[in-house]
Amino acid sequence: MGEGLRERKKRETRLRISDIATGMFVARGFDNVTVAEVARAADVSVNTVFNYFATKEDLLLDRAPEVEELLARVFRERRPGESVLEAVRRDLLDALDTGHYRYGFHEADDAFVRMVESSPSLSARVREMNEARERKLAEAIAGELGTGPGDLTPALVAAQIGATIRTIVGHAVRRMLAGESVGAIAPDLRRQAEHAFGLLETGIGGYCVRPETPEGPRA
Amino acid sequence: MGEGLRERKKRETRLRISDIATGMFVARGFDNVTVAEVARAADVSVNTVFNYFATKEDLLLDRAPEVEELLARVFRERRPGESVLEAVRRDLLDALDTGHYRYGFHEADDAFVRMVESSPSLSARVREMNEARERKLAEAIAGELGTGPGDLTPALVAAQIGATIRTIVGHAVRRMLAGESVGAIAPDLRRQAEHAFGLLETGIGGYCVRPETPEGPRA
DNA sequence: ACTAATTTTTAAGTGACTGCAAAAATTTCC
DNA sequence: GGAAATTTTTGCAGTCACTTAAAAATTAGT
Repeated sequence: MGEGLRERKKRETRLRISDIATGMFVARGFDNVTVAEVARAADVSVNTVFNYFATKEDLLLDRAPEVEELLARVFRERRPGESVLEAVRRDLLDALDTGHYRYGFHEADDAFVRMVESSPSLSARVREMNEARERKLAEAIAGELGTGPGDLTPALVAAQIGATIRTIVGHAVRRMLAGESVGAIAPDLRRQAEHAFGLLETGIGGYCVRPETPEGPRA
Repeated sequence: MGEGLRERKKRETRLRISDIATGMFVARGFDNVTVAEVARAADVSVNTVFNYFATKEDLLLDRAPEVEELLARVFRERRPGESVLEAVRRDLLDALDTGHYRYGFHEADDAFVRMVESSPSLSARVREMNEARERKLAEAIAGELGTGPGDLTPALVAAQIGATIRTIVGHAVRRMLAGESVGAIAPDLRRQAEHAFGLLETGIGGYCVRPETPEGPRA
């Protein structure tokens, strides 16, 4: 069967609407652009927009699933002998060093961050994504350890790791918005991050270490 | 001058609207009650409602400030020789034992919790309140220690404590909504909470201990 | 080309929320 | 006690996100 014309057009339309919307939002601010304007710019009706995207926020955060999966993926792909915490720390520091955007400190994306922060509804959505990200990490941990819903530890560890990341990233974003370039604050940020994870490590550092042998996990 | 008729009536009107709205929301669900209906029930115009409350959500969460101040207050009023973490743990366990609602596990308020959970906008507001609560705790800690904005530790500790509380309370709420009575789960909840704070303690337990002498704080 | 399934559009409405100006209530001043 | 100034309340018109139902256009299968 492959992919018919219909499905290709749908994919294209969806992507076009999302792209056009994102551009307009970044340029003029999320709250200063109406869905009607996006629809007009994308040459579709308003209802078509809502046909593809459940809410206005979804126009922008279309790749939310990736973000929400990030921590769980990092956990699952962690190296032998590496704990949850160590894996996340390594990945975050790596993102910081290579300037990758996956945790939120984008090179020169002031505009994007500023737009998100300026819109209450978008900020709310980001909080939702953070929650989902922590929940998925907790599920991944619980799944691998085989713990039941009565054991809160996976959820606790996930929430604490999430809290740490949010604090670090929030700090970085605040300084970026204050005018400092990512390059200038990167070294200090690295130190802060190491210190932050250090705080956690003594408490939960040894939790759920991936075993050397590719078999079952160890508590 | 004291308090004139005008100010008293304002206070009364505000309270009356909020009370009536809360009752309607709990009875029929937040999203199933329109602001217009609340206005009619309170015998005022819709504009008057919005004159007192910025958003529909504010009608319900009028005492949000208390909730947001809670952790900071517990921290400030902690006992001599008590760390931030110890103070919060003591207060939360106390609330659990005495059945106080301040952390969210209300005696028989299924209806209230259920209503909040069923409304996305209310859940979003709760997340905002959690964030504010952690921020205020962080500010209180930083203020007492005299640390600058460059030191992330207060924010990290506050976020981790917040994460722990949210996880515990979330667990309790989930079981409550599943039909278990608060009394039945209280002992288990207590164990869970102790375990949860234990996780944190090894890491940050000694942070910011209140000194025996009623003078400056100690790190 | 015809029919059935699917997508898009049109049309009409709901509900939160805003801005403005008139009306009503309250306080102040005399 | 009454006019004037002030504040509160209200009515009205409008914006915007979002919903629902039914026409209209497009595509798929034969």
